[in-house]
Amino acid sequence: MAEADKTGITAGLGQGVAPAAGGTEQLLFLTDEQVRKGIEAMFFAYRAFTADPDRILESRGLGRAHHRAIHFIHRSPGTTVSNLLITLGVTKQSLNRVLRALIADGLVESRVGRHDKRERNLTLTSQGAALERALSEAQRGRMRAAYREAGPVAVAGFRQVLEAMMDPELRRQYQSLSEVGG
Amino acid sequence: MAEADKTGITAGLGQGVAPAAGGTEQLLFLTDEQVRKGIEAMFFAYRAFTADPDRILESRGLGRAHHRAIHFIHRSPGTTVSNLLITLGVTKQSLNRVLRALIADGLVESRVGRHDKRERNLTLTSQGAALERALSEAQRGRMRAAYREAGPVAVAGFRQVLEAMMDPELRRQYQSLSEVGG
DNA sequence: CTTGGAAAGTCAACAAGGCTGACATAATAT
DNA sequence: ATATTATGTCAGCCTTGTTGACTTTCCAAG
Repeated sequence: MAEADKTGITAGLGQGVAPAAGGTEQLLFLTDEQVRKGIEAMFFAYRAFTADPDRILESRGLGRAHHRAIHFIHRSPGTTVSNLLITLGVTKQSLNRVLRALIADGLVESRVGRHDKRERNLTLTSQGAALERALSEAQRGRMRAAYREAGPVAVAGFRQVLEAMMDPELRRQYQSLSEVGG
Repeated sequence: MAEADKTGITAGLGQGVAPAAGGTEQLLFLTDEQVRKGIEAMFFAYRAFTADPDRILESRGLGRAHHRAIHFIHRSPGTTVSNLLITLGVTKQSLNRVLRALIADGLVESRVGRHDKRERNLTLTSQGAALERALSEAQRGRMRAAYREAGPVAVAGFRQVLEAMMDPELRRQYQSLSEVGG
């Protein structure tokens, strides 16, 4: 940490840094080495992030893809297949394989739309909701522990950086989830 | 954000919160809804995080697995296969397939170890280093932009939370990377 | 010096979960 | 009536993970 200047301070900063601010010292956090640490932190943290639910899913013959579907159906009950496609960023065929399994296992219900009968409204069954709780519990447990350990200020920063990493379109999707499903 | 109390404040906090502190207000960031937002932020941010290098890799017929190998070989030049196995958390067979491709493409060199001739020391060739730079440039560009947008305080928090999410073993791995390869 | 075990490489087979392309059906919209 | 949309499905392909079995090479301890 203290040897951050090894790799060329402020390297690659030529694209329009803050005009005045405090000069060099304020920008130490933009060092290549600091940025690289952030990249590696994402890698390792994401592994930890998915580890707990993965264990639960494995025992039921499901995968991460099923988890994601369950999560967002829970988040927006009655959502349509198209909506889910956009949120998940996968193809229709890929999602369909997952949904078919979830429906066959009695975890998700697919009802014909009221207004538009072409649409299918997806909801979790009571079994599906139970699994969602179990998965969510595991993942939230870790996240909550991390939040608690790091404290509110760090959490705010955490979310700020993650949001800043998203493309504008993804960010809009992310933000609209709170309003609708929250 | 302001409507965090919709989903039952301090729900699921029964496992040993700070005994006194400031009571309820300090703990708003531990709300289920807040935690859930963190989970979703990880999901969307990770997608953005991998998007740029994925585009570059695709054009060369490589995948994310190759990127990870290249990254950590660059990070710790001369590392062994066993080391890489531990860092990446995959099986020997899986890694071997990736390494074979990288060596065949002239991106990675595998030299018999000096001390222990059973080991192979892995390094990037000049071509490999060039690809690493291109990949890294893309990924760091996004990360640096996010850092700059969020500011140093947020960045510190970001790293703190990610580290807190890791299992102790992963965290040790993550931290030892700075000392060795940095 | 022999032998046990570690590091690495390889073959085969399999599964999850992405992808594309093509096509079918039902219902809405024009 | 016709075009378009939402969904489902079949078939085939790729990457990247897995297990299991087996070999070669080499270090180290007996």
